[in-house]
Amino acid sequence: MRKEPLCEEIAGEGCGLKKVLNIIGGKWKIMILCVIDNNEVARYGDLRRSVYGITNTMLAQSLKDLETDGLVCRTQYDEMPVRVEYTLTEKAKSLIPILLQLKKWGEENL
Amino acid sequence: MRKEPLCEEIAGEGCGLKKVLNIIGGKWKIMILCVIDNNEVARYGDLRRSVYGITNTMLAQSLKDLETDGLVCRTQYDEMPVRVEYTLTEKAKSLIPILLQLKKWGEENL
DNA sequence: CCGTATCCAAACCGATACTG
DNA sequence: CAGTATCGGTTTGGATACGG
Repeated sequence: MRKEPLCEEIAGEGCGLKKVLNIIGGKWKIMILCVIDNNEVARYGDLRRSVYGITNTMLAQSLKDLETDGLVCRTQYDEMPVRVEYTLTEKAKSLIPILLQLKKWGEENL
Repeated sequence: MRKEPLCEEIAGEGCGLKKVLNIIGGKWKIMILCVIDNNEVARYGDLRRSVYGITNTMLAQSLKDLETDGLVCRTQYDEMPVRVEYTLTEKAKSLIPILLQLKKWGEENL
């Protein structure tokens, strides 16, 4: 009985672990997930104010990435002025418990 | 009863989750941890050969970071020529199960 | 209100050569 | 064998202004 290897391919990008790190890494992604998770739903402006220091460039780009990766859902209401809401997908919600464990580990060990 | 927040401080660097991502992020860190974990102990040259594409610069720097962060232990034997062995610390070993969950999530969802 | 466009700075990463 | 030094490229992030 062998141990389960952390990564099968040392080469890299195919590893599930590497993939996760790629989509939640970077400077702002987890903060954004965090704010949406705490509030259930967040508008662009909410995120802009809540994620301290973020610029339009990075917020827009990060949200687009997260949407592409299936972690957040964007809903646009064509009112005047327009309103856009962001929520977590089920996929993202299933990731949260693991992130909480990681967070706990970080608090205890770093 | 409130939900546990993913991050307490939106500002950032104090969050346990952010800290973990900072120390295992980057291009090579998890590969290195992976190789050491799979082999129990690894020499510099083993890592050099196993982590496909890594250069001396990055390997040496990554190992130094990991040692500073308390994830790997460096042992030097002053033979001729010198031999250096890297192992995971207990701290790092306690992180592995969480990383495996993350990896599993990545494989199922990405 | 919710973004995009452009341009610039900094961080990160890599190739090559060299050392104890 | 196990690294360090230097330099240059690439990628990432930020400031500011503007557009639907």
